Amino acid sequence: MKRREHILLVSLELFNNEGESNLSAVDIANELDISPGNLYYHFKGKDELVTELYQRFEVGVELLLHEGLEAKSTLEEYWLHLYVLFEHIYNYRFFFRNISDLLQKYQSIEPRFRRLMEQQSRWVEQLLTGLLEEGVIADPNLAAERIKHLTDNIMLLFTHWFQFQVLRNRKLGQHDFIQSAILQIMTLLAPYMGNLQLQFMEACLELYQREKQG
Amino acid sequence: MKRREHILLVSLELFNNEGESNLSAVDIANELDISPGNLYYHFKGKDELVTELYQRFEVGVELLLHEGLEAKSTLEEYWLHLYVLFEHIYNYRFFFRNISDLLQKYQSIEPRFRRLMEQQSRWVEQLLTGLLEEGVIADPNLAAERIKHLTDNIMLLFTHWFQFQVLRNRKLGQHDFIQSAILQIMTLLAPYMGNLQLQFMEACLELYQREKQG
DNA sequence: GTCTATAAGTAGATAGAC
DNA sequence: GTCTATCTACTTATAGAC
Repeated sequence: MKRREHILLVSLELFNNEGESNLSAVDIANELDISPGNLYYHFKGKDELVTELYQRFEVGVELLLHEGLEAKSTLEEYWLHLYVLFEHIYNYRFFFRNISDLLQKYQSIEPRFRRLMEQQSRWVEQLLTGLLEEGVIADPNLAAERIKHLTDNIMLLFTHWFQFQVLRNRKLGQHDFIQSAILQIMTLLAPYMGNLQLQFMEACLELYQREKQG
Repeated sequence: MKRREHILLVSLELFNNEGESNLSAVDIANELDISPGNLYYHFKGKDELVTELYQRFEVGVELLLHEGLEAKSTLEEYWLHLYVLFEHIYNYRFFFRNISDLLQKYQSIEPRFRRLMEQQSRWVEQLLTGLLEEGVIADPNLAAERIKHLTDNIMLLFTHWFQFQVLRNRKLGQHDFIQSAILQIMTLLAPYMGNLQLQFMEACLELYQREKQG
């Protein structure tokens, strides 16, 4: 059972660094210093490996979303959940490198991922509505339609911001990646906020930075 | 010479509909009702095919960008160029389905694409600065920093909005795709605009819609 | 220009010995 | 549990006939 776990961890590392599609089962076995046959003993193939890694990603995300929905979190908690979501995305970033191809290749993941996105989307919409109701965001023009578009944009950041940064040759570590993503969301929302609220958000950012450094 | 052109057009169609990575040289030859050997006579391989298609995309985009920069276009023209850019992106959408993998596979394209993105990025920044100077956008808080982030977000829409729509199972035709993209940009900029300017933008949208329908 | 035939390379998968 | 050996399937690429 320990070997199985080891294979998973090393695979995740390899996938994240080199891309899932660039690695064959043999490559993974070589890196692990075991034979391909042995790898196939533990996992029926790359299929089972990727699916299990996705499982872990999904569980982590759903935990966060449910926490948010059920426990009636404060907005601060909601907001800090954003950080953890991007942390999560970074840790499983191989998955977001070429999502379309990956979902096509591993079709059992596709419906699950779509469901996850829908959940996430509703979560974001609640976050925005919450910010609006609490007066953190205060703008009469923020109609339901506008909120939908903002939600889409934030979802786009979830699913493709990492790819975009790679595309622009910005090789960011976890921390810088998360920070850039949150900054991007703040840019989206900034115009709807007063100066006090903006300062609150920026304080959150700094807080998170210090927490991670210390 | 006519067959060569025919191959290019059919390949573009196939790539757009099924994804470049899902098609082998044999598949393309079959669709064309010619032999693989014949295909290899005209193009050294998928490599040469894809590169030549990219070339066409690049030429089209650069034409637009240069028009904008040199001819000192009015802001209206600038804005309408956005439509045409997304039109272009849609016509070569296979390219944006999994950009990272594609650029890794066809390495001669990578530096060219990056250069193109830089140009486009500067172009967008000029558009935003222009809107600011002309008073279409009127907000004292729009510092240089904020403009950079907005530019990034718009670039993200250029490179990944199509992928995102596919991911969310929204199968849009060219027209609906362009409209959704422009709406997304408008949502970004709306809070910085007065009601009059917003109406102008929406008028642009309707105009474009009618033009394309009629 | 176009075809057939075939080589060469690679990924995925399994059987059977240890 | 782990290994070696091997097989299938697929794609790219080329040589040589028509």
